[in-house]
Amino acid sequence: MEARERTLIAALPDKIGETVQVKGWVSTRRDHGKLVFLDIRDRSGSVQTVILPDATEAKEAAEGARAQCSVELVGLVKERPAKGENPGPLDGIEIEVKTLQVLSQPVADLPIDVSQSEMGLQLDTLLNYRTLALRNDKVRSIFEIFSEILAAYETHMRKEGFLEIKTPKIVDAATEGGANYFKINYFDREAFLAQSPQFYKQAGMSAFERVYEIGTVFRAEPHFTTRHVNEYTGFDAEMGFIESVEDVMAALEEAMFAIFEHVGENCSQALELHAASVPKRQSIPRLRLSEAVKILRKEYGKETEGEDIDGEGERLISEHIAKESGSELVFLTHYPTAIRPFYSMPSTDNPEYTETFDLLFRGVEIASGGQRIHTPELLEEQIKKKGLKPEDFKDYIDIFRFGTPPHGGWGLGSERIIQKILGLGSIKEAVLYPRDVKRLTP
RNA sequence: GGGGGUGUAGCUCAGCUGGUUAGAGCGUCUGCCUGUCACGCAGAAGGUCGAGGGUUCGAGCCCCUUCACUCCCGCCA
Repeated sequence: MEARERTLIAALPDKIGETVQVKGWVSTRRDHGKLVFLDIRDRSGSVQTVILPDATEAKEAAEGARAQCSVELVGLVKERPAKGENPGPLDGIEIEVKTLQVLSQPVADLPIDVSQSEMGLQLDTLLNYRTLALRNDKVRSIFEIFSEILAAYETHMRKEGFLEIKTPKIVDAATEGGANYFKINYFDREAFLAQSPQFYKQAGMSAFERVYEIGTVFRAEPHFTTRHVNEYTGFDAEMGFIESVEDVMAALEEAMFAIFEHVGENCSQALELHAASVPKRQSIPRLRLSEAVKILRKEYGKETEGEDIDGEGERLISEHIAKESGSELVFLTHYPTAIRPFYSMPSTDNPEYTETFDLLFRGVEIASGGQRIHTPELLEEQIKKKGLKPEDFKDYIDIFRFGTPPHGGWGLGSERIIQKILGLGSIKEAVLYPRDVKRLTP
């Protein structure tokens, strides 16, 4: 075979009449005896190829071209009648194969058929055969969106003057007071996997004013829901010199719509595959938690335990806000001090409440944040009120001994954004190789 | 951790008030096919009915134990 540069499938419409080399995977094979069709996919797209009877060498090679094998071929790019059912840029194009070479063959019968547009797999099956399942267009599109969301968040945050930082994931003490840490061996000592970059991003803020982090978060809670995993990617941010928590919500609101708009503009194919859409830009309603509780009682006859809101309550409030304002997002604000972490800033008018918020998107909490305490005195006081010992938080409190400005930030769950945009049944579908209580492989 | 649900072919699922040889679609394999595009047609292989025990003349189906998966609650992102 003469040396030839590879052509990506997406570039084929400009190459009609030319002989090109294409590399990719065989997705389906339609053998008509004398005439064989192979659909080939590469990273840029899919195209039909045809092997005519006179291409004897290619025909022989095509005998071994089973589904999902990788191939390299040379052929003539031709126009063909579009079938019209699924019109796309490559629908009117095909390659008449001259030579074909199988590069790598699947070793055994494939356990799942990834060429189907809807595989209809059980979650467990999907995850057991994850590497193969990722060949499926619809499954792959989830991670194409993920990649775009990463880019969108990064671009937006940098544009807003946030410095990207990476904080340690091997940590010493428990941060937020929970016991949900994975314990690891650290040389001759015990250490933990970070379940939040909280303290380090505040430290970063105290130097750089505005910081953000895209980082892995580890949670050792044995939860059994469709919206939890034990390892996920957090989009965190922390910003200094704020006037109030409103500045933080405004910044998060901008970040959310930067993500939604970027996905809307760059992922139309993926969105189409999932029959999904992103929210249109509009001001996100802010609702005090106490008001939300009243609405639940009045509109839905739902009584809540104390002043808090459960998963069902979050779904109902989201539904209510969508009906009232058309917004698929809502900020719930001013959570009681009792149910927020000790570093949450108490409201000046009523210290029973905090300057904090949760952000709900289509019924699920995707972010939480707030204004933080920035003086060591108040911090120690709040730590004591929670029944904790200030001595245990010495390194953390020290952050605030050197003129730390009023500040706040958020933690945002990236996989939850994708789950809710695409309407995925489980968040595990939005994680490449998810980790849960039972699953550590693949 | 508490509560529900489901385990039948490689995958997704039917399977009646318990009844004798356990089914379908997709996938796989074989043969035929020059325009298909989820090709078509004909045929074939493929099952310890999750596992163990029990009830019964007889169990995929009923009971007990156990394992696996899954969903809800809690917790959160």
